[in-house]
Amino acid sequence: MPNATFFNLPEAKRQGIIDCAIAEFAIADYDSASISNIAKQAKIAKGSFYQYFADKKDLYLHLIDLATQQKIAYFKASRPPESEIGFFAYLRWLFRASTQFELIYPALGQIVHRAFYSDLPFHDEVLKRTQMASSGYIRELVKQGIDRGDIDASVDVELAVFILSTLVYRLRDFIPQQLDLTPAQLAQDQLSPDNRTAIEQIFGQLVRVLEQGMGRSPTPTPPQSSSSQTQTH
Amino acid sequence: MPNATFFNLPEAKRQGIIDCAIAEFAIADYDSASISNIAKQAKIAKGSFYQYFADKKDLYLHLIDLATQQKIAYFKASRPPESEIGFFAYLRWLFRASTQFELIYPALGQIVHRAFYSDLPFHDEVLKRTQMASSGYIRELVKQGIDRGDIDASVDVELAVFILSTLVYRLRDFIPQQLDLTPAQLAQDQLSPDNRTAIEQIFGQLVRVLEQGMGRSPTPTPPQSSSSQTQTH
DNA sequence: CAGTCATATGACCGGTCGGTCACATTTTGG
DNA sequence: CCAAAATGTGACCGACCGGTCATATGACTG
Repeated sequence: MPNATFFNLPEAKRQGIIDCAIAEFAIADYDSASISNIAKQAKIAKGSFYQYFADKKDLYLHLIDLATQQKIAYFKASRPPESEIGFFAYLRWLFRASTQFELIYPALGQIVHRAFYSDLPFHDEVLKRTQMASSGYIRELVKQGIDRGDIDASVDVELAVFILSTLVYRLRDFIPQQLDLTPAQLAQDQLSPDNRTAIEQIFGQLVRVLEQGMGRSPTPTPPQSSSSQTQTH
Repeated sequence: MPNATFFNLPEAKRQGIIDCAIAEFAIADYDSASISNIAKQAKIAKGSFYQYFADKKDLYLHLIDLATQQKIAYFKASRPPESEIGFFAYLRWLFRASTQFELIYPALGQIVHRAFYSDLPFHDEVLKRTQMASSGYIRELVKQGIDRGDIDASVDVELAVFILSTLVYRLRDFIPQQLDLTPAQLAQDQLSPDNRTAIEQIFGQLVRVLEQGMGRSPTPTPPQSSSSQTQTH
């Protein structure tokens, strides 16, 4: 955790440092990110930086905390629908909110992504701080969905969590690619109505595929799909 | 491309250098990976390294090439089923072969992954060398699947490619997690029969979800799913 | 044997890194 | 108003980086 001195800093200065740090860790992984560069960009002396933060790791973990806090806050502010609306409608909201967050705060998304999928010396420590917030959240949703009968009970919870959390996260890459925009453009510009509807169509199709794939099927038991007979190599 | 000198090296020495390089680029991103360390691990002088490779980028692009070649070779050697078998059965083979590759050569997988999802100075150059081999391959499969009527024609090709290539890749993380093994253990040990069947069940469930979700549905048109009505925020 | 040429080597270069510290400056409060 | 405490600063440290190069070593040719 940053020093008390840091939190007593004028709001603008403190936020400036954090912004520069976020930008740096978004474009470089933990080892490559440069404290010297952060200090230069934030227009503070390097010595000052080390009066706020014990070391590089201290700053990094603080950024991870900030990112998860910010994501949770954003989700709460996005007015999640009542869970009575049903699992897949809720899921659609989740896709939308998550994508919006990733587009508004692409750097935070990038940092969290890197925290998950690259090998830090203290990888475990980071996972503890972020795990609950993402896949744990989706896991609860899935369990509810099964209890309510929205999701077919034969679907393994962990598999469903895997599919959903993977897709939720990867929309961040897919949507800019489909809209022929760089993520940066998408983040800055206001979305044109055309793009908005295009994005909604993606959400719609994705939810439809998932609902057909995992939803409680009207026909009671199609026990074995035509192609899932075990085939060893 | 490495120098001719490099290719004239004794097989063992050349492969040793490549192995060390792969290990290094697997645990560190492009900037952090250290040529000095590769030379040290491979027990050659740094000067020798620079007689084989023009620079760091030269080595890196060579590794990318090797990785894609190796993956293609592995797939061909895995005896792909006839495409007449149907899209989803083929998909199951693809899941299996891809997961096996990732578990046998985790470092190569890691390097390619990083090439895709982190920001190199020459990101475009890398994508050109790998694009065809992964999502391009899946895209062709999807198109065939639609033509044959295995996949519902209302499913957007790019969305299907997105879903499939994302899941194919992420199985690499999901399966070790489900089996409570580290990827390293999974890569080294022979799989127990229990684990084998567990993995096959994962493939089976995954294919089933996808087949129900994207497959040509027996009912002609369920035009609007219960939850996909557009809901703006 | 000598001479030539490809290859191997590690000291060395300029630069950047994370982190420190003696000192300058500002803020505090009695 | 001044001393003491808090905060700001950038030169400096040892380590390591990618890359170079003069030189050493060995292998081929005549």
